[in-house]
Amino acid sequence: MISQVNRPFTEKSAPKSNPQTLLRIRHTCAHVLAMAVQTLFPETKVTIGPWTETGFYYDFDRQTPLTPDDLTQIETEMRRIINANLPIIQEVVDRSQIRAEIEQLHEPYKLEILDSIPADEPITRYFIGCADALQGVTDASLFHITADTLTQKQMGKDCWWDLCAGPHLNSTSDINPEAFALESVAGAYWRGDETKPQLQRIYGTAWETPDQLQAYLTQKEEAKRRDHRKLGQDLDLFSIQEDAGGGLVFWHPKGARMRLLIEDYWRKAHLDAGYELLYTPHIANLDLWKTSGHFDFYRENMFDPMEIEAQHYQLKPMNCPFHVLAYQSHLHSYRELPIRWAELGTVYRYERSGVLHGLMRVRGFTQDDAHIFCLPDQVADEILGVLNLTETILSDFGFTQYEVNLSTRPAKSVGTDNIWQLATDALVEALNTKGWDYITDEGGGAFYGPKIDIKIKDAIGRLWQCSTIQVDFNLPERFDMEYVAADGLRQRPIMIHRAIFGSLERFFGILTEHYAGDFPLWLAPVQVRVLPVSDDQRAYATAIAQQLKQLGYRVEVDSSGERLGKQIRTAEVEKIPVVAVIGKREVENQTLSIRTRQSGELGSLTRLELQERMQQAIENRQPI
RNA sequence: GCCGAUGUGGCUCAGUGGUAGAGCACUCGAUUCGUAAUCGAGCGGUCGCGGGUUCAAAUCCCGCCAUCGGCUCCA
Repeated sequence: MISQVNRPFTEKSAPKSNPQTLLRIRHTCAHVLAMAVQTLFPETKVTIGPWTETGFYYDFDRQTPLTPDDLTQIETEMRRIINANLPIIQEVVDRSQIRAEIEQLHEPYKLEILDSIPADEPITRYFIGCADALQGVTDASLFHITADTLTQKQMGKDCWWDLCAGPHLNSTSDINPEAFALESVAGAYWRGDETKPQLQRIYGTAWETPDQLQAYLTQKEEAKRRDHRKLGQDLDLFSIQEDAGGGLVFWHPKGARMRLLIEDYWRKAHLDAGYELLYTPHIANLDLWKTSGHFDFYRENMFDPMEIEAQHYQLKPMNCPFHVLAYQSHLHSYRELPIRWAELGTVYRYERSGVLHGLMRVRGFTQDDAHIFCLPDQVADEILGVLNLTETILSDFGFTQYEVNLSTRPAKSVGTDNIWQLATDALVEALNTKGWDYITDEGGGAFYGPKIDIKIKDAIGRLWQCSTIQVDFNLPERFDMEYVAADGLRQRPIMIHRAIFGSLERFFGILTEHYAGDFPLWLAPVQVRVLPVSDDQRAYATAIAQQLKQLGYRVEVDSSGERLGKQIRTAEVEKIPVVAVIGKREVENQTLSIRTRQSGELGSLTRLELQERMQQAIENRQPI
């Protein structure tokens, strides 16, 4: 039961500055944002405004939606508040007193937050401004945001406060007005709960210095430049067609060629690692999904069943029940175990329209799924085998840094204490043998067993979850799976689900972003483009291309008849790794003038010399 | 699904009530050229889809679809 996980986990931005300072800057920015919004739009209710990995956000409740134009206005007001150098003062307050004050302000969300603070925790609020007025005044209620105080503010008497645990900066002017920016406005549910009111969230980013802000914005630009949706279109790799429906992927010839290379590599790696390959149907009788439990537990992600000859059929959201059925086609001896069955299995899952995202989150995708059926004392070895295979495969695709998570038994789960212990120990043992550090997510496992998840780090430091290894105590039980043990008694095998790429679509998207479309030679859909300088060299160019093709290289001849400069530009724009220029000189000398995308001009090479260099790059899975 | 934005030729975008535009791509012609864009001409869009308002809709209104930024979900 391998599920697809979306979204890169952006690495904790590790600024060179003091994280404490940064945290205060961001938190105070959130307050300044809220203050600015309530100054400009007094009817707005405040909710929460935490810091994030790159900045901060604040959720507001108001009738009319905020527009991008409002953001500009809000940002201007924030700069004014910052430049006003308003002091930020913490006050420890009495619960009942602050309660009364919040009620007076008609801030229902703040009241809810107050009531959720444990009784033994101190309650603090932070004032922004109000300094003059605070002096010598004991009754802070003077400074509530009421119609009166708003008038005061318009007269320059800046004063605002928020219930908050802090910490904050000492003054608004400690925020560098050139080191923050508002980024976007979006909907967000109160307390992340769909049934609760939808609020409007303003996202911002904030740093210590303008340079850091610039670095962040540059990184954001870089991510945009690498966006697989954009590259997928520009390089003509794939498309998602409105006429066909969202989340359904069309692999174009170049993308399909790459997928073929990936699949061929994958099949060989699996056969070499002792797996057998399976093909199973895309639909099956609904009863199968009732037996597996998916119809009860996974229904909201499944397409509706279809009726054929009074039978209900279900488009498969997972491959596992099929592999179980294949296992059950005959009785197995303990001597056969472990059985390792892999399949590039295409599954269809209903995803809500709003969550679809390029190749990363789709409705139809192909998992590089496999199931291992084994004896209890084989689990650790099998997991280790999976870890080794995972490392081999991922590193061949250029991913060598991982974050590993071990998820243990959740409160609601099936299986005995004994078997959970055994499986969890086996996972830990495998990780230790492998020598991989890991983060334990206590209680984060699936209800049917513990798991290991592996996130890969891409070229710009983002983490993506791809691989997952899950022990399953549930399906063997539900399907009453058995093997015959040495003593002749029937026993239940342990089942392991695992995927290395996760989904081919998603992995392809990650790969595209990792390489920014500049794929290593072994994966490039077109490896070489031959460019004739003039029509006189066309025949020779075609002959060279033909020879290289016969040797298995992916080669094209530029037939545009354009000047060399234009042909080179076109090849560069298409990110073709190698261009072979053929002019009069090359025909005379029987050579090729080679220019590569990664290393520039290599000068004159014979065809054999080019082949050697390419072969080396392909074998090492490196750029040429 | 929810909130907001967007949808104009293959691509990037202009056009905000009055005869659909540009650049690139593509086709054709000229040029036969040496490492990131030769020149010229041409083809190509019932302006996402469906309804409505109006003498007149790419433009205003309603519904739907898709995409984008989020939320939520990711047995």
